[in-house]
Amino acid sequence: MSADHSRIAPSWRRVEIALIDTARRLRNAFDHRLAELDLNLNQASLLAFVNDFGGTNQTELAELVGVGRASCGAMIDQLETRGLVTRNPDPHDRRVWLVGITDEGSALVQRFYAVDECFRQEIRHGISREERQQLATLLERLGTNVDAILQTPNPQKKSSVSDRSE
Amino acid sequence: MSADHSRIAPSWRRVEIALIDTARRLRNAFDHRLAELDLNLNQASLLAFVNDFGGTNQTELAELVGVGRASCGAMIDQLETRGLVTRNPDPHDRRVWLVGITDEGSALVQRFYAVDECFRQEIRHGISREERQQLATLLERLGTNVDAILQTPNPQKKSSVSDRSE
DNA sequence: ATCAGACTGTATGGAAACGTACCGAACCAA
DNA sequence: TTGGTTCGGTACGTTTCCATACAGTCTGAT
Repeated sequence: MSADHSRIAPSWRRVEIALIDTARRLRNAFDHRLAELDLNLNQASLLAFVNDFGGTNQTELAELVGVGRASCGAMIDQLETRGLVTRNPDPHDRRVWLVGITDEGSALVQRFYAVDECFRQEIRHGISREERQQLATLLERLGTNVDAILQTPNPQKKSSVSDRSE
Repeated sequence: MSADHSRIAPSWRRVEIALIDTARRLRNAFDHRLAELDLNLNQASLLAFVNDFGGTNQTELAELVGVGRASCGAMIDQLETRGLVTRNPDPHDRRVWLVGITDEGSALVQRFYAVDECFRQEIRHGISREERQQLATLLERLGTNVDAILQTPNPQKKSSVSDRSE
């Protein structure tokens, strides 16, 4: 798979597409390795955040991991069922759950760190520290531009939402 | 959104995660713009491939776009329903459909190119040609490493076949 | 000619994530 | 207090994709 896409690709296939494609494969590889822990990348990220920051509410967690609130809630359901995190009521706000980590969850995070360390070493083979730094910088700039686009209302969508009875 | 993830992020949040995150937002932004054409990025890619290469079979198309054969078939179903592509029997092999583009599809691809051109200009704001070249190079190397990992049978999954013949 | 194996496209079930709508709680103003 | 607005979490339906299994077809060896 992914034989020589970039080679035979037509003119419109540029860096942006390569970025998306590489990221997809990167995520797949990550999940592949994480399967050993019965976690996917989002779950592992969530777990690590909770481990590092302790009592965090779900909305904040969702933003950190980069998923919607609903998805985040479902993820926490699963992790809670497995006994990796706990939902504790916030004494100051009865709406929110403060998500905390259990001993078992914390132990799993340690294993995750080990897998992550190993994974990154393999991924970074042949890529210097300076290059990674450049990559990070470029990604940040790209992200800024992307956010600018996403905040654009939308050029001109055809189907206008007719009646929003609100 | 995406306020300062990279700033408050714990130690394990590195370039690889930023790459995945940026790619997700990039894809969202792309889809956002493409909504004007009632297409998503995968559909547009597929359409452009068919437009540029003509009669292509579905398996090949799936690999080019980067999705599975089943998903690709479903995508083609939709595009065919909308009259953008056609399925023509291969005279040499009765199993395969040669997917071709219609006039309407071709016209839509032209509009896609216009949107894509505009999009790329915005995305590349503040990023030089050399930097894009660097980015492409780094992504290619990353991709190589990723492929190496994906071809690893799997470190040691619970259901270990315990067959490591390297 | 025939049979096993490989390949193409499709059907199907399930997973993951989204967006919307909703409920209860908090907050803020009068 | 009351009323309106905002916010946190959940429920629901939809979309997209994958993995698997399957039927039809091709290919090559016997």
